[in-house]
Amino acid sequence: MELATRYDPKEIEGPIYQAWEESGAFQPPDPEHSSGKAFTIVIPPPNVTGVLHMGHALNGVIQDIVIRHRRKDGFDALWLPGTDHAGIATQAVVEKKLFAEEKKTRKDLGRDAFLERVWRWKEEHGNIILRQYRSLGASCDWSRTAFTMDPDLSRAVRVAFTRLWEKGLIYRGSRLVNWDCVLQTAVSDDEIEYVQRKGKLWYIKYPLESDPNAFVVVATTRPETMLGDTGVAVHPDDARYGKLVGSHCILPFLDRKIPIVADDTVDPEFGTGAVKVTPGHDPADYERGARHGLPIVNILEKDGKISAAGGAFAGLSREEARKRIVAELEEKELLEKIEDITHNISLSDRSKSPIEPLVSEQWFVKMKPLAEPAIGALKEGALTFRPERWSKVYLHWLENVRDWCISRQLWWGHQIPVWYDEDDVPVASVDELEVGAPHPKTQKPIVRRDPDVLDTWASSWLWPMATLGWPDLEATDLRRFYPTQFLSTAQEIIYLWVARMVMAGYAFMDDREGGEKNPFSTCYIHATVLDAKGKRMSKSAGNGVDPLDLIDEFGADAVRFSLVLMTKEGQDVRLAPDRIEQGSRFCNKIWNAARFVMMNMAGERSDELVALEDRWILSRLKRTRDEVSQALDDYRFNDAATALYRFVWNDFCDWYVEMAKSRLLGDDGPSAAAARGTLARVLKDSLGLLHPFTPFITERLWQALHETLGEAPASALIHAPWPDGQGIAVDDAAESEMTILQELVGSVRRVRALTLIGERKPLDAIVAAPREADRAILERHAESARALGHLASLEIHASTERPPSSAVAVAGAVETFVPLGSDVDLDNLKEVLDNRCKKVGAAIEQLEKKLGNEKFVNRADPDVVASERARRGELGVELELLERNLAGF
RNA sequence: GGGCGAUUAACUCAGUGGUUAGAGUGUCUCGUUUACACCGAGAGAGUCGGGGGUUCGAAUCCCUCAUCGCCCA
Repeated sequence: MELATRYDPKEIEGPIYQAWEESGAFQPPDPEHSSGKAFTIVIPPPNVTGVLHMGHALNGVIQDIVIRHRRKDGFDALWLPGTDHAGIATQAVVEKKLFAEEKKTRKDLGRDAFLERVWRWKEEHGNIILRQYRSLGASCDWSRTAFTMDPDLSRAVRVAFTRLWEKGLIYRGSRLVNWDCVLQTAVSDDEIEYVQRKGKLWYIKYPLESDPNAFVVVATTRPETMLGDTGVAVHPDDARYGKLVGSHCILPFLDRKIPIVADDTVDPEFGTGAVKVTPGHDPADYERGARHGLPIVNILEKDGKISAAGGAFAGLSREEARKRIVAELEEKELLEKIEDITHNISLSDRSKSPIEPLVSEQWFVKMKPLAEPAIGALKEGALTFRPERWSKVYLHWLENVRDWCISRQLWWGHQIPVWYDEDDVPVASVDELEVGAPHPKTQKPIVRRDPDVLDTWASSWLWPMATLGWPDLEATDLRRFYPTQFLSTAQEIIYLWVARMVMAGYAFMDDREGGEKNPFSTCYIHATVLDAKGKRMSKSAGNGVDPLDLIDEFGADAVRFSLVLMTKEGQDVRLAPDRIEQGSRFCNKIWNAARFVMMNMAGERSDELVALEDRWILSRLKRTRDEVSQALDDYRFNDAATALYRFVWNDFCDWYVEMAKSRLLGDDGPSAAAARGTLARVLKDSLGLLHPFTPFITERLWQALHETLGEAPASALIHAPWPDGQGIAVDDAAESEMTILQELVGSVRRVRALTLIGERKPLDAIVAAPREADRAILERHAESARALGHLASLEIHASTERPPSSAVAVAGAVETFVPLGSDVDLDNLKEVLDNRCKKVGAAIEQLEKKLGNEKFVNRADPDVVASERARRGELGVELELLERNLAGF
């Protein structure tokens, strides 16, 4: 088995992934080979137009770790991938392309031809992101890849819609919605972002009806919307306006007579304390208007131009209308003043154009009845968030939920399954109704289908069910894999998607009981990946790091391990490229440790634990295995990764491998055989534990190791059982013996380093260990100490005089003397000794204070008091040795 | 305006009541002993953001202030 001295991820990642995929390694077993316990994750479906960014990468790694662990742990593990059709985004991409290449709009093509183009685009350019997930090592079951516009999933959407319709939870109404004038569609509240902008506040004088020379002054950031004003509102307690309430003023330009009303939602501090009320173009005004019976005037066309209701300004764009109105107000001396202000404006997520609230006919879902069980799911414990604090966000949204505007004026998406007869009576149907066929309720001929499509979330909210076969409640996958166990997503998705999926589960999983309807028991909210300066990565800021570049440079395993090492549960991470190096170095370390093991496998192997280090490393392995298993059960990924890093690097490589070397070079007896057996055992288990984190390198080494051992692996590592810790146990005695030995070796190394003797020069060491137990241990392991310290000789005494011109190191109650020539400079050594002396002195002082405090001795846990006393003793011995030796310089 | 999070070594972060507060990177010194220079050995580096409180004991719990960031309105 020839392995390069450096790990080269490029060489192995592609072929290994291909081999996994071709062997069906990512698929759960067939039902007849089922283990009887399932573990399911559905991927948060990325946008079909999307490309992989760091958020996807981190989320993908987390899901893959979980699913690989469960797969190895004996579950029928399914990670189900797919994409959503992203109505607005996808349509926009194709429209843009169409215009750029052919100077045509979608309307030029017509609906059917346009949709054909979108499908073609999807086949050719969509789903790039799913290929990118593969380069991360994601072990998704690609044979089950789903798309929200697939026939089955589309049917599920129609079934869900029809069920809600039948329950009376869907209604059509004229409502103020968020209108995107560029994309010319309604968008939901959740598709809006707020941006702080500098703007102006115009103070406009509205003449009073009773006295055209007296005015009420209103302040507004949108003067052009005055064309839609149907009232002026003031706070009821505002003394300035008390006598005006109930009277009217005259709207300039249109000479509309509008009432002055009292409404306690008005902030008396804002502007003049009097605000214009435009129910047709502002959500707050819409409510105010409704309370006071004010009419709604729609002054905007769908493209954002002023409508006929705007009188002389009709046909102007919003910007032009504003300029003209301000200019004319000035002319009429109706503009009192203009102030600069900073305010928030709302932008459409997709087009980044300002949202115009607009009254239009839309379809809505009544959310309150659906929200109730979703709130219950959390409160009753069927659903938990990790970190737990995100429950608040979830609950807050559900408890204040507003009806969901589900219609979009788009072509790409699920066309609303509603048909109308000649009297415009609507009916919903899962199956297509023919134009001309009788309306199921009225029996009159159907004349048309609703042209709008549904919000993309109206399909994504069914994702965990529909991808598994719903609405067929008997579907094999639905029976086996629903509910799922783990959903990992980003914080901003909690209300958009997570809450809605829970609602859908409770609304549609008819045959299940209570918590069984809930689509996932744990919702893990992963960290936000920020740039090196702590800013959110975004396309517009151009500060994004492309995960594919990182994978190309360092390899998928390195990127995976580094990301996990950085990610404390739910804590945002800053991504500085050099931090990825830690994972990269670690992979190289694993690679080389495995090479060392494999290079030394020729000869007998035994399971006997003949040496201290054999018992010690297996004890450490057991602890690590338990810690990693527990951390993974708790979804504490970085704790698991840290434990593995320490074990592999600091325990196995730094100590066990080093100690094995001399045994392997010596007589090929039982000691060498035991070393070989232990090396192989530890490496095997380590590869297993590391596999969820670094799947490629561990799979490669697993195969190489078995080849070297001349064993055929029972299976690829991806399916090999999770190390169960059988036959190994925590061995406290071995661990504390090892510590004594490590401290002695450390003393010798310190002497070498501080006196610049060099690593290899043979030295004689004389140890004074007054304690019988320490002495016994050191004598037992003198051979190891000699080898590790490169000592020519090692003498162990209960006590001894410090030899002339010797260096000294103190560790606990053990003094190590190294006689050196008189020409060796001991200043560094003295300094370190002095430094340590001060630290120990300070620690003792602190301890004495503590132990001298009656309150501490009386009130603290007796165990704590006892251990502090013991520590005082230990430190006292050490300080004495330090001081005595320091005095000898 | 509401909610949440962060503030610990030069940098990036662990550490949720009890050893002398840790790791990686960087720094300094030494070392190419064939697993690995993406390495090894060693050293140095922090009044745990400020102030107050609870406690025998606080980086850790509470209050408050400051700065930065995220989500929502």
